[in-house]
Amino acid sequence: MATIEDVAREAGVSPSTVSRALSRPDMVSQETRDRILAIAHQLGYQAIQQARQARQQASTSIALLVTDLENPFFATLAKGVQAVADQHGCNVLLYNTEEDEIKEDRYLKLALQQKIQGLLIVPTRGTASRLKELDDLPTVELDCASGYAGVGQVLAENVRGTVLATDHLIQLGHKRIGFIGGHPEVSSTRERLEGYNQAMALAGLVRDPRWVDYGYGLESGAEEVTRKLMSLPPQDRPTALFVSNADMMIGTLTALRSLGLQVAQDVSLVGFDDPPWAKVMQPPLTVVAQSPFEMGRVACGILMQNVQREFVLPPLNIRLPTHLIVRGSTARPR
Amino acid sequence: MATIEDVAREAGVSPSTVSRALSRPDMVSQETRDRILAIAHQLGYQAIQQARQARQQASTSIALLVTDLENPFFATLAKGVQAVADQHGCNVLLYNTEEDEIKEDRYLKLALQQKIQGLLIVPTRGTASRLKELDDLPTVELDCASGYAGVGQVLAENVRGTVLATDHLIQLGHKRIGFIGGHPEVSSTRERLEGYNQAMALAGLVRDPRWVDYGYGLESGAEEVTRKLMSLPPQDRPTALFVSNADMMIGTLTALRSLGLQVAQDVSLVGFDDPPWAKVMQPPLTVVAQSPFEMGRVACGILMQNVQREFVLPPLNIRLPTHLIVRGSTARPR
DNA sequence: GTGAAAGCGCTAACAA
DNA sequence: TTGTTAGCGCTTTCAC
Repeated sequence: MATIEDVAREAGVSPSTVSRALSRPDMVSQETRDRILAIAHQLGYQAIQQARQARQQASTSIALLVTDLENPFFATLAKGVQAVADQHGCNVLLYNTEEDEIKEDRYLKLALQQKIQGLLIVPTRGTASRLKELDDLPTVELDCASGYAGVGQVLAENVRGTVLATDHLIQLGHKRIGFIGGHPEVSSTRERLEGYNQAMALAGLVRDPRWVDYGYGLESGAEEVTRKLMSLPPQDRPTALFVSNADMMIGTLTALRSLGLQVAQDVSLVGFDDPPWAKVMQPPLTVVAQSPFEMGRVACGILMQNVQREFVLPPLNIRLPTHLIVRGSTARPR
Repeated sequence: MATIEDVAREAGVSPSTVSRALSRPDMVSQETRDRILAIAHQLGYQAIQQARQARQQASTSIALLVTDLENPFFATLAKGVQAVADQHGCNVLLYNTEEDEIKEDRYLKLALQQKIQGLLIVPTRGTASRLKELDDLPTVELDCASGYAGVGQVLAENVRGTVLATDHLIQLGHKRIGFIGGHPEVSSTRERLEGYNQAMALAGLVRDPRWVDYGYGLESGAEEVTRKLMSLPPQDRPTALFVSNADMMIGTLTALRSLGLQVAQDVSLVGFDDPPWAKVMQPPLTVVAQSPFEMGRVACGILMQNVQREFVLPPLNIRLPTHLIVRGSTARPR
């Protein structure tokens, strides 16, 4: 590997000049710069980041902690983040916490050791307390709010989305509607439950506490909950189900199949998130769609602003729209 | 941020002793070590990686370049890599090339500037030439082979998997079988085509060149190809389709739906890869399953071996098993 | 516009 | 077992 000295020697200048030619082109004469650039290219010179950063006491990296990369929602979100970070010449360290507090803690430490410029995080339980110790690291939360004030947030309009979904079911004539949530302690779940409650209340419908349960974001969890809901006595059993994410929708579908129940015909279904496969299900799934790419883009954009200015902006709280896509999995109750 | 000097001063020792207490515990007396560790913890001391690495001329990172993080296959693969890297205290820089040569090139350069210890890559077209310039960087290819010799490879048994799939269709009585591949230049596609050809030839079936086409791994590509295949004259039209990945399967399903054709009843379908939703499709999808997590684990394991020993092992070429899961999307032709 | 010299925080030879 | 010293490769004052 060629070092800056090799380039300097070859170009007949000092290392400082090479450094300037590369990172502050305007501080060097046109002529010298061109010569240096040519030689650097010819030698395949690449500045070693660790050396620069040791001197500068700063990195060009940000960290992105998501809860589940296997979920297309978060994968797409990560893409959105990457797109913006790339534009700013920023590296993104991508970590998968799998909702595990130990992992979250470790990854956060690792990232801090890298002197990251900022943090993008999809919080889980326990995240708030960890954020408190990060004094002054520009941070933006995505998808969920940890409850810790003082950081930016980019969230979906969960309440509105769920109101839309629940209203749609009510319009169709459903009166007994089940709610299968993710983690009960997580803000997105709570907000969606609130949307459900609002819509039910506004329509003057009775809310049976047995209709609300949690699948913890897991396929298996939703499968179990769905079975439980469907085994209520016929007059109490929900005729429609709201399912709070795509993975859980798979569990719900599995349960319904094994119970011999037909989607739409026997039970109406609305999901949250619109993975590519939702539209080819039989019947195609009615869902509340979000824009994960947009969420990543916006969050990273805000972070970049906070990173670039010296002073910290008042923490923004942004809500991204959700919208209902009506397909075939919802129908009038029989 | 506390530096090593702060800890040294507080503990009444030299910085070197602190350094040793932290990274070579056995070179320091029990007593001193305990004192240093306590103070380091108390001060919240975290060694700055850039400084260590500038001195050591080495990082603890490896890079993983995948073609599409949104594809659950690669997301799971990334998890497998992470799991092993974590055990070795290794950071993984995750990049999403989206099959874009420019991006691949740029990310590779970025990674090299970080002085990565090794490279894990899902190659695309053009990868081979780039690999050539990486002289001596331990590298392992996953999922596909770029054609560049001298690097390790962890691939699936593509030929065998496709033979299994094609044979299954032949056993059911299909004679006209369509093959929808990914990128025609990519090794996994070529191997799967070979499996198809082998099985067809062995069964003594005619192979119509119109039955083989490529969707380039894209939903839209497969949709178009499926339409084309289904618009062949009835006596030439395939009664069964092999579809080379899960995204393309969505396109194929979309096409079939809009053509009013029933899966299994009108056209049998076998996919490659087993995403979570395959089993809840109506009918559930017959697929050739791989083990992406295992693929990531194995590849990272090999890389770690090559990184840790000073000398480079002869490049290993490992094949991971594929197996057929028969579900409801395949049936006798009518 | 350019060079000399100092130093980022850490580690590794070399002494003691 | 520990401290002293000399860097890692780069950037950044500070002169000129």
